[in-house]
Amino acid sequence: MDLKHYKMPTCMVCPVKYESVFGEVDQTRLEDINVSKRVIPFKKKQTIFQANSVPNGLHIVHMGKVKLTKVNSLGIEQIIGFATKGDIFGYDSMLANQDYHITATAIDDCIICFIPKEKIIEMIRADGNFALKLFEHGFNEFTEIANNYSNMVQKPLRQKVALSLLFIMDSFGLNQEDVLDARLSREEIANIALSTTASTIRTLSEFNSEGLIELIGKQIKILDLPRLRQEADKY
Amino acid sequence: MDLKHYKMPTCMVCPVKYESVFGEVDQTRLEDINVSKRVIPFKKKQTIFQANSVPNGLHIVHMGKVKLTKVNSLGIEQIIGFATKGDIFGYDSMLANQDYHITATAIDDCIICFIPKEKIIEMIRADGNFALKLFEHGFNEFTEIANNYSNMVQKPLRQKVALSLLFIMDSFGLNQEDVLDARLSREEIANIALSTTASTIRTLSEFNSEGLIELIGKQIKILDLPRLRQEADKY
DNA sequence: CGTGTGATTGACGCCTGTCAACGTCTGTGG
DNA sequence: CCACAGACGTTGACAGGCGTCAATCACACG
Repeated sequence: MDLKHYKMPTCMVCPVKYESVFGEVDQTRLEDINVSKRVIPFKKKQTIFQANSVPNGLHIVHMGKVKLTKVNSLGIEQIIGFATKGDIFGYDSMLANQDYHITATAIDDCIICFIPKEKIIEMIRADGNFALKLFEHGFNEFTEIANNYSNMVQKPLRQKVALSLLFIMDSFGLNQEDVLDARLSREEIANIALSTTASTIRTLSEFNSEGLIELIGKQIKILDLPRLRQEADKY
Repeated sequence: MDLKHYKMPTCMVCPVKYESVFGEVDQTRLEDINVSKRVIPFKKKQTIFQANSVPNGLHIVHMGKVKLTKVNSLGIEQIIGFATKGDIFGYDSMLANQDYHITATAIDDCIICFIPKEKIIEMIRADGNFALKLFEHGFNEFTEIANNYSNMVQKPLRQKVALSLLFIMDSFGLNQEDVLDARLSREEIANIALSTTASTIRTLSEFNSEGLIELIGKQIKILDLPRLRQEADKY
């Protein structure tokens, strides 16, 4: 992906908006957003925003992948979600008038669109449908995150790792060879499973020798999806 | 608390609204709400709504205490929060157009006010300030729950139990004798700590013999708050 | 080719979940 | 008002899952 020569469309014709909460915004307002928005490229591993900093706008992924993490009070990093094309993130803290409680980091090279807070608030006030759409989106995401935590806690590691693999698959999909289309480190997988690197690797090795997955270097190939799902649902 | 002889005020003069998100709603609309709302009493231990049922309105605690629980896929109950006077609950699923993902249960005898979904949506459309207040409230709560999960996970039991005691204290306060003003069972405390009853009791006994708390029957008296906080923050 | 980062595996020990036995309280019915 | 049953609280014994640490291996990069 050559960001240098990528031609950024205006909001009015941007196809990404149809994958987001901005799909039904009318043209006049889109022109408005187009003027006030900023387009920001981020390199792989760059921080987009940091927990405890002050939010002053909403982020949308135009291109690339973003990881959203929390650091608990022990300093352990937990991955609570990913954002890909069309996903908005970070707006919950903004609308709660709080500092960010998560950190957003680019996984790939990314193009992020940024809409300032005042513009969003103006839209919520002016457009009830937009407000309702934002509620729906926000609270859906909330439910997902809460369910994830709820399910990860108090479960044996095998199950947590299996769930993590399914989560990665849902977020990024598989490529042609059934390989998880994400270059995540083992540590990052452990951060999804809310476990440690060593234990997670051990479990992946087990899955490998049991024929559920195949480890090809850092790549993970899904061999037996039904059994993997079964492992995730166990008990 | 004698619910039979309690005289329910109209919304227009109800003092509880100032402790909720409805404090700044104007009189005309209050009269409107007053007509469409329902006032529902619940007895101790009664279910207010059940996970996986369909939300068709917003609940407000007028009087009493409510516990909000999730049951994970292992069937383990987790307490994710409490609602007391003026707290609204269950609206997130309603606005996400999803089924409830939590169950709400009366801890005490309660009086719950119920405002139908259409009325809330009408208000969000009509009143941008109300919408923004609801966003702020909802996402604040979201952050709290996410932080709670995040902090409970991957921590030693002593810390989780200490955090749970502080959480109960924040939710219900202490009475004159520094005793936690909530009649929660040991099992319920374990459900907050995301642990088991037996292990939680063991830890409470430790705290007891170490002089952090005093166990008086089911009552828990806080003896040394600073050390309890320290225990919760440890490492 | 050397250095550093990440992946893997082994060894070890402890925390905590599980199960069971027993004590305590509460509320109900006779 | 008492007796009993059932729910809840408490404690002990035990096992094993998983976190921790460290050594080694694989690989990328200058």
